[in-house]
Amino acid sequence: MTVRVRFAPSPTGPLHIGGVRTALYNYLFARQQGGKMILRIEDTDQTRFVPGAEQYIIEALDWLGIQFDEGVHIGGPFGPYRQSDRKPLYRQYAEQLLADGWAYYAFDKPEALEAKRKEAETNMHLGYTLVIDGHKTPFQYDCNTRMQMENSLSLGMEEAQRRIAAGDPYVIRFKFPEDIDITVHDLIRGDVTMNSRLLDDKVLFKSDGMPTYHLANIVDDHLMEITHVIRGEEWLPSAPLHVMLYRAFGWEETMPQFAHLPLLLKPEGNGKLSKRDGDRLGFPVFPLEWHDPKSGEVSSGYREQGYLPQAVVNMLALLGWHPGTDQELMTMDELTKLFDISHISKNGAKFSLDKAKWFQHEYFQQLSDEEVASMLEQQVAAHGIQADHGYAMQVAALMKERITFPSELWDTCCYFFQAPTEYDPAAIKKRWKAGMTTHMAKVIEILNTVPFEYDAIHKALLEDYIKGHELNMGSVMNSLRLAVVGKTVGPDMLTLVMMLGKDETIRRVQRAIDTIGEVENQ
RNA sequence: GCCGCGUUCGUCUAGUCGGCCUAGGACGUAAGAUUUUCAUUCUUAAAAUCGCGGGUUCGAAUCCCGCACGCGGUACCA
Repeated sequence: MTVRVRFAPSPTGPLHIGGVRTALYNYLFARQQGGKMILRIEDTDQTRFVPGAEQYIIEALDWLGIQFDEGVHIGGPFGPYRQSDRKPLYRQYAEQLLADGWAYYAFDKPEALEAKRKEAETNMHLGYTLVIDGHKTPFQYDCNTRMQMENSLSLGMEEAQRRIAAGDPYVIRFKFPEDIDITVHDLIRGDVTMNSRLLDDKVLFKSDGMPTYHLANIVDDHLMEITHVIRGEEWLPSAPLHVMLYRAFGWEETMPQFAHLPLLLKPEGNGKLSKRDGDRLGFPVFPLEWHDPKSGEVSSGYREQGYLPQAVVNMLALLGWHPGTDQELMTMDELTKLFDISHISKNGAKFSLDKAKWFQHEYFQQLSDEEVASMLEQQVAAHGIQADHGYAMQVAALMKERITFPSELWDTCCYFFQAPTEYDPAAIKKRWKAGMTTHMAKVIEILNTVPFEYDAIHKALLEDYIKGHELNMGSVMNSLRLAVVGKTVGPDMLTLVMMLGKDETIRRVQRAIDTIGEVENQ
């Protein structure tokens, strides 16, 4: 039997990073097992449809290198892959359940149910609304209350049919058996058992003619021959309903295996990582930048912040899973080989921005000089400067190790392309001591007289001049750096001088002498 | 309220049949080394009495029970 898994998001907005991780785990499992990965869009709630969301999901997963074998965007033998396109299909399954006594029609108005729940909620302060076998419960549409409600069980099938014929809106609810233990075998958590008495008769088919998630999910997973359902922990409480549905349809033999992933938590305090946390705490919760079509609100994305997809994938893979060794840096191929559902942790994981940055730095270092150079050239061009490619390559090679995000490139490397226009006052105060103009003039003299080669200048300046005159190495060299760079940061000073060239270096030093001038201290 | 899941350094976690755990790694933090500066890099250190309390056992982070806390669910949302 070939493994078939699906990632089944709802197009209600941008894909949350937790959803991305779910997709990733599904993908890794499918690849490793030589199985198929399917993208199914669960858009049964038409009121929550958000334009652009489906395209966003596809683009985001594509950016991360999570590929599908079948799905809305590429088709496949089990299509269609969008539930709204499968609408005509679900009704017959709901009716099958009705015919077999596993479901019933219900006519209760949403407002009436809402009122019941409100009432129950108010009474909850007093302790409870109902006591069933010693259990206190708030209002729930279940085996204890359904006979008091308006449905084909309390009204009788004839009356129900009459109402339907008369055009009364109705839903179809699942009829849970009264008192049975339902066990869900979860690949991560083991057996989880719940009693049907405490489970509510979920709506399977809505009055608008669409199925709910619960029905559509089971029907589609069965029809699409899904073998493993890997999804978020928030689905665990409804998993018993799902196994009952397989049983009711007579599909228990081929029921997929379940694995409920732990949640992704916010970095500080407790709770599920939410859309708001991201921009508040300085990291994206979405893979790609998202422009909300309604509010116009923009949420930042990993891609736009300069994160490399490999870094995001690696970080996400390790947030809730562990290879069992000390290895932390893994490519998609390695992850595929090592991935193992039994090594997924049970507890929720807090997102760590520091760790994310570390992964990003590691993967940035793996970029070729060519790739970094081309990023750099773009930024240089944006500042109106035409950079020589060979030169940009040299800069990239030299400066790469101190960069984490591409956006830092210009700020860290700008002095390779343009002379400083101002000098850091703190650096002047610290480094530019009395007599420095004389030393700088000497630097110019050396550059003018000694062959323009690293070793020659090193000897003439560092050894003969500075050491020979017992000058302070740090002071002189840092002043030179200040003159050439504008501040006291950067790579090896003479390497920089060699790259800038003799004339440019002299110009910069001369300008510093003219601008900063002689100071009187010590 | 009820049901379910979870609980090892600040964070992610290793620990899968109980002894090799005086609890390991990584991020972060601190100190040191290297360097003409900054960053990188390297070394070292601090950091979890394994949520708490009982039990079982020669021996428990690992098994059992209770409690606490956290999270999830409790919609004609997924």
